[in-house]
Amino acid sequence: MTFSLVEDNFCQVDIPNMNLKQLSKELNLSISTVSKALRDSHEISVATKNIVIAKAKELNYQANPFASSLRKQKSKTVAVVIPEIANNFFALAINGVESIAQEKGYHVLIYLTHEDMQKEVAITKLLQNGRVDGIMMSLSSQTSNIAHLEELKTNDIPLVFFDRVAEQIGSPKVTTDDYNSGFTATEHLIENGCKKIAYLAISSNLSISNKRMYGYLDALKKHGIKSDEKLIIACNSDEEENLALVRKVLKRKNRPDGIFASVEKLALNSYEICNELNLNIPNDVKVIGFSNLQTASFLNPSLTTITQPAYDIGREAAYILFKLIEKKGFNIILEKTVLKSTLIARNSTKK
Amino acid sequence: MTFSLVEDNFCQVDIPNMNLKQLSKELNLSISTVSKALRDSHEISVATKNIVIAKAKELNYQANPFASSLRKQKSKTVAVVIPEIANNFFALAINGVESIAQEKGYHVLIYLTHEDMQKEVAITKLLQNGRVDGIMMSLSSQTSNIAHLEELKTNDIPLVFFDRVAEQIGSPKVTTDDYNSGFTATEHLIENGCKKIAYLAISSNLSISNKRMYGYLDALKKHGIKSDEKLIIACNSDEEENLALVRKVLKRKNRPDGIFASVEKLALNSYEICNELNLNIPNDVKVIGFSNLQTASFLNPSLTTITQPAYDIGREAAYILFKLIEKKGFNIILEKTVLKSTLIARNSTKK
DNA sequence: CTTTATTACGAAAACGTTTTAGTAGTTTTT
DNA sequence: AAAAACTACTAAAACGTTTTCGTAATAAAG
Repeated sequence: MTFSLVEDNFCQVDIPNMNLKQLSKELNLSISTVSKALRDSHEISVATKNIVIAKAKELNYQANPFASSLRKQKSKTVAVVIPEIANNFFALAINGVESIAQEKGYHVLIYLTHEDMQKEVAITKLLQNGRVDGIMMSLSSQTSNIAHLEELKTNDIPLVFFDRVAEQIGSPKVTTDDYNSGFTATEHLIENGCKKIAYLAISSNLSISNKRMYGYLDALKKHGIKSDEKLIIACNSDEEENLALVRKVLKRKNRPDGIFASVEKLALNSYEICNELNLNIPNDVKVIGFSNLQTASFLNPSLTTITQPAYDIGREAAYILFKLIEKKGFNIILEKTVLKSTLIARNSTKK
Repeated sequence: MTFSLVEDNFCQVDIPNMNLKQLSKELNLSISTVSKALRDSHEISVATKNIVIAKAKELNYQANPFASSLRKQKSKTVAVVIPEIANNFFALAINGVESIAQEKGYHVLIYLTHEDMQKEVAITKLLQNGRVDGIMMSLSSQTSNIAHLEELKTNDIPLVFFDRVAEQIGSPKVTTDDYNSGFTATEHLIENGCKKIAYLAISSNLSISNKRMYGYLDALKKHGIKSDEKLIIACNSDEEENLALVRKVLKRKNRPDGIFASVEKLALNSYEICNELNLNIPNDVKVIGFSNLQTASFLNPSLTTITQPAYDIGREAAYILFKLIEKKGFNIILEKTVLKSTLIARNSTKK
């Protein structure tokens, strides 16, 4: 033939990716031998292994992840499903997850629900097809129905909840001591002179919001303060609505002298409205909030926070998930892991 | 047979995942017909398509992503490689990326370099094997050598830089108008009375840091202020060291009356040291900084910022990356996209 | 009424691994 | 010295798709 009926390497643009077939050809060994050598199988002699490994490095061979995943039925990938990411708590949690994942050689997919249950459902459906070996999840505040989560369980997909957990689902959960934190936060306000404390709740669907509220209520009771339904403000994920709610409560003639914000955003909303209404924090109203703001101490006034160990929560959730993935099938871990938050008193609650 | 010599569905624990083979058996159709029907091929009659689609939905069939990816040589996945995530800028950028990815049905992998060039190199090596269809990247401040990035180009992996770009690599870049912003920020300080302005640089490796600095230098020149090498502080990624550097410069007898922080963290470091040294912002020293803090206006004093359109940067980078992925091969886009940052004047620079 | 297109489907190859099931040849056991 | 057990390798099946190619049956064209 005159036209050199090319093997394959005719195309200049697409450099043919190195694969086992090519590599084994170079080495005059079978594909299976090369594969086993690279996976350090005992069936292969040390001498051969070394030759194979050297050649693989030389030719920059990397196993095709999809072929591997397809054959092994493992993806070496986990998903983190969270409501939002522009939020210090979740960003830090991801940091924690990533630290463990990197250590274990896993890849991390991120999915955002934007507090929308429909998106959460769609995402969980997406993750049923084996794309990930496991899921870490923090619920959307809109999630009222948990059928989609039960489906994950049914399909035997390792699942760990963190912070915003689904109590009804029998999966490991990593949270903080929300009841205690709610109690402590409220008591802190009381001790600093508050008599009428408003609780800014984030969603009645979320157990963390409820637990924090129960802590709040019990602290009131302990100190002989009657709880007032009008001081429990059901906020949601709409910024404007929340601002309106806070504005409304702070405009009452009988306005609260303390605010306990169940999440960071609501604490900041309170600051904004106090500013707007010319209310002085902490003289007119004291504010405490759950928060992972790095800037809490630079705020005007510095914000008293309940700070969650977000990084550790992420690490712990990842740690448990990997245990679950590796021991899949039996030994189902149903532990609840509870980490402690810390109250950091600053000027926003000063007497 | 009495014992119903089971097909396969004997195992109770592992529900055999629905796949094309099973689905086609249920339908009495061939695998290829079913596959084509689901991909809406013109080779299949509408009637058959409908039957197949209905059955697929009924049996909750989802294509195995690894088999698909292996066959199609596409992963429907992109990677975002960034220095850190507990940072409003990057968190917002991811938000932008995710919005486009979700729209396009892509999955988003996150990798953190923690400002460590070695990790960045390791990650880029990892991504050479086809796991992702493309990469969005913001360089680590330690990245002095770009061989690993050139390797990505050589291997023809679609790559888009954002914010912290590698000027030397011929890939699309999405940035803000850093020179102008540096100029404007500096001029703002000058107009508010500053004569000795310190520039807190983040890394001489990063073009954004340098461009911001050139803007700073030219603004000084325009206003007849001699630049002073001692006022250009080379910070890095070590928090303690940075604090020490800022402390040192603010303790000089001839201390600056203005600080221009090239990144958010350095602005906060300045606040911290001013606090420590009992220096009043803005009376003793004015501070301006690049920042995406939601709390900038609640700080004490509120912080004048150069705010980057982080969300849009993420969206734009993703948009370009997907264009690149879809038109791979020819039509190589080499555009530089420059979005505008905005200066938001607050109290930290008040005259 | 043949010939050619078109329609609607199926068989089989391919994607690149991993793993099971051999198999020569050597070593150990009885 | 024969049987058993290793050792070090290979062939081939499997993972679940997508796609190329082939082919009956029908429709259109000559």
